[in-house]
Amino acid sequence: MINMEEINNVHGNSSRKCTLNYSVSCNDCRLGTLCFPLALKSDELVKLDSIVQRGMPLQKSEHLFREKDRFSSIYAVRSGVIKTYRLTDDGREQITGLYLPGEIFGMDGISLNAHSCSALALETSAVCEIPFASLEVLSQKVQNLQRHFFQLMSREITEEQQLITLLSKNNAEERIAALMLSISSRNAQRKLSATQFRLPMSRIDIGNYLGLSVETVSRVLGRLQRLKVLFVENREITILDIKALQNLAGVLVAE
Amino acid sequence: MINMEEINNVHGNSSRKCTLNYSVSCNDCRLGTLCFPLALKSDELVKLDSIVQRGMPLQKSEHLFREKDRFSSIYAVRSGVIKTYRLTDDGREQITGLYLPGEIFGMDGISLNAHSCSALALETSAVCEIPFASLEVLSQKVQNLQRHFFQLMSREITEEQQLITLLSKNNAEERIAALMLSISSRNAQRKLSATQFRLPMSRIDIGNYLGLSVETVSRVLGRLQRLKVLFVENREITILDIKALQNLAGVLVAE
DNA sequence: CGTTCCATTGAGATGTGTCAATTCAAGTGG
DNA sequence: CCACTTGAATTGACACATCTCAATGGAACG
Repeated sequence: MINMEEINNVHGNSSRKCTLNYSVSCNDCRLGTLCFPLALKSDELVKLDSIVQRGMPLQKSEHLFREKDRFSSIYAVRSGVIKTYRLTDDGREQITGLYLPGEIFGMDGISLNAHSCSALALETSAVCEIPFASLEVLSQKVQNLQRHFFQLMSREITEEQQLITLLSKNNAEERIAALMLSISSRNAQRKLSATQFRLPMSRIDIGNYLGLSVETVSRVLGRLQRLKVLFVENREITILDIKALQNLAGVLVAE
Repeated sequence: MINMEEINNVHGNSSRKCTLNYSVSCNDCRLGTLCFPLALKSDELVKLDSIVQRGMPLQKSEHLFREKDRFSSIYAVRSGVIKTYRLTDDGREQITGLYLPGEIFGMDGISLNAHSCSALALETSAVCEIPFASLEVLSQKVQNLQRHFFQLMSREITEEQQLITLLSKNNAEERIAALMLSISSRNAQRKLSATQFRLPMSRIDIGNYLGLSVETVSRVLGRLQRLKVLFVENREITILDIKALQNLAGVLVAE
C-alpha cells in the first residue's frame, strides 16, 4: 500500500514517465531479506542483482503474463499485489495465488516452459523480473542460490498444500478467518500493521480464491463483525480479537 | 500392481530376506524415462545412479516418513502406491498426494528442512531414495539434472493447482470422474490398461483426497455405474465410456 | 453525474454431510 | 477350515451449510 502510494505520487496516474529509481539494487531494496532472504553473500547478491530486471509498474488489472504464454522469467513483487489464476475449461476463473511485496511467483511455468496460470495486478504494482535462463546459469555457479531456489519452490508446494487442506476440510468461516490471519501475518513480516490493513482483493476474488460465493463471503464478514472479531468497512479491516480469529480459523496459518 | 506381485512372489509375505535385485540401476529400471525422464546423458545417468539408494520394500500401511521428520531425501516410487497426507490441528487427515510408480515425492520438505506431510504405503511398495544433499551437489555439476529437478518441482506446483481448482469449483461427480481419468492416464503412461484397473486407495481415502464424505463417494460410484460409465466391483474399475467420463469431469486431466 | 461494478441482504433451492443400520470383505486365531 | 472380529462399503432418512436468484444500496471511475 505504502509502496503504491509512493509510486502514484511520484508519477501520477496517467503518465508512465517517472523519476522513481526503479533500478534500486537488491542490496538496497527495502524488502531486504524478505524477497531473496538469502544466505547469499554480498558478492553473490551482486551477481543476482545483475540479472534482475526492474520494469515499469503495472497498472491495476494489467496482466504480467497469461496462461500458455511462453515461460521466460519468474517474478518478485516489489510493491502492490499480484493474483494468479487459471481458467477452467468452461471458462470460470480459479485464483491460485495471491502475492504481496517480497513474494515470488511464476515458478509454475518451468515444467512445460509455458505458464500454467495468468498473473495480473490487483492494484498498481511493481515487480522485479528474474530471467529464468540466467537464474539457472547463476544457480549452477552459486550453490547458495540453487539451494535458495529449491527452497522457494518447495515453499510454494507447502503453501498450496495448506490451501488444499483449507478447501477440503474447513467451512466458510474458517476459510475466511484463515485468510485474514494469513494477510495479517504477511503484513507483520513487512513491518506493517498486523491488525489493520486494506484487503488486497474484492469480495468476488476472496470468494473465488476460497471456493465460496460472494454472498457467503459478505455474510461471513458481517457475522465476524457482529461477533466483534473484526471491524469491516469496505476493504478496510481491523482485527479486534486476534485470539478469537485464530480459534475460528482452527488452522495454524504460519508463513 | 505387477511390480508388487513380483516382489511378493519372490520373497513371500513374511520373509524380508529376498533375492530380488533391488540394485537394478536407473539405466536398467523398467520405469525408464518415466521417473527421471531426463534429458540426462548416459554418463550423467550413471552419476545419478550412484547416489540413489534402493531400500527394502515397504509393507502396506508402513510410513516412509512423517510430518516434522527431518528432511533428508526425496523419493521415487518403484512399485506400489504411496499417499502423502497432513494432519489438521484438530487431528483430521488430509491427503495431499497420491504417487504411482515413476512418480517423485517428498519435495515439500526442502523449504524447512523438515517434512510438511507424512508418507505411507497403501500397498507393498518399493521406493528409491535420493539423498537431497547429494542431489544438490550433483545438480551443481550437471546442468541437465538441475534443470530436471526444477521442472519436477514446478510440475508438482502445477498439479497441486489443478487439485485446488478441482476442490474449489467442481462437484462430487466431477471430482470423482477427474480422479478416475487421472489414474487411467497415469496407468496408460506405464503401459498398463487405461480402462481397467484396481483403485489404489479405499473409498475413505478417495473421499479424504477429494474433500468428500465416504458416503458421497460410494453414491457417486454407484451412480456412474448405473449410468454405464463405469463398471465397479469393489476396487476393480472398468471404464465403459471414457468419453462420457471426460464430459462428466469437465476437466482436462492432463498428466 | 451517470454508468458500472461491487457489496449487502433476504428467501428459497439443493448438494453434500451426518447419523444409523446393514452387508460385505479380509484377516486372525482356534 | 471355520467362526470371529474388524474395518470397508453401501444405503436410506434427515439436517444443514452454502449456492442461486433477485432486489437494492453503495462505491468508484470516467
